[in-house]
Amino acid sequence: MKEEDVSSAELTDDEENEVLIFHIMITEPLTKLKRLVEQHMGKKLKGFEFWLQDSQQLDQNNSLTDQCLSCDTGLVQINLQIQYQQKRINILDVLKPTEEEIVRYYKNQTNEIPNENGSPDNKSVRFALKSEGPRVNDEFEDREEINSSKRNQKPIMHIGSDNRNGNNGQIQLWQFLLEILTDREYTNVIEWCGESGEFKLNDPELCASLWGQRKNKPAMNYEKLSRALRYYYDGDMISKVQGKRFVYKFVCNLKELIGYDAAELSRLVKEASATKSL
DNA sequence: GATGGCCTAATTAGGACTTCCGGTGT
DNA sequence: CACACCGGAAGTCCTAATTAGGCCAT
Repeated sequence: MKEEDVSSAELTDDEENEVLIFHIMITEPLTKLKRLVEQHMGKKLKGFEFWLQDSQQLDQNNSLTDQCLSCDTGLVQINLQIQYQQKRINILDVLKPTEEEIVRYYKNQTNEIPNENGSPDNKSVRFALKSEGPRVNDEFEDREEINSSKRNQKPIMHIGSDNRNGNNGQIQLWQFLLEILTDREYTNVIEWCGESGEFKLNDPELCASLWGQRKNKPAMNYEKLSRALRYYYDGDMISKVQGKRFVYKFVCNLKELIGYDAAELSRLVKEASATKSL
């Protein structure tokens, strides 16, 4: 089929609003993703730029790991929308695909036709998105989906703003902690201790300050943050590690919640830090 | 005028903290 | 004594759900 250049005038509303789903290796440059999109549409997307959740322009010559993710390996599912007016390919979510999809991906490797039969409202969680400094008052805002044991998709990150998790829709403390725990930029603030879910606040006041910035609570301090953590003791999310100062532990099933257990997360952060320091 | 459908604003309920504080343990 | 830690109590902030009121068509 002959490919043609695309402009907004040629497209329907359905095409404008459609969420497209593609699979690529996370380390591949975005030019590959663009090629897949063009193949899918049968049209050239001349002059279109990649954007991350309408907030950050991405360089198509680089990969997602180069620009916004701190996970470094594997196949990912990318949900995106084409914004014809703005000439953008807007990445909505980056998810870990199911085993089934991974198998299908490798089967399809030869012809590079993307599989796009997923649902646009896949549940997901952001926890490994890196950006310039703390994500405070940023475009992503504070809504995250975590409580999703029924979910069969395992997320690498989530950057959407339409999630609801059954509570008040705001980011929760444990989510925030998990987020900075998986960001190698914050190992001076908080880091994993071993692989059993234990983590230590290396700089409790700074950690509290970041939390306060995220929640727009400038008076936040460790005393208050620790009170919030103590509320988790009644549940099955976080507990205190007795006798160790500033050390707490995720006692929940992280694998079920976000697709990775503490050991995997700890390892990923270590690997990412090692890669960075090379 | 009565009724029903639709839309929007106001109110209510509940979760997750936030703030404060008195107390305990090391 | 200083500091981390604990947990009660009251308040705040946010969203979802519910309710009330206005408008319009039949």
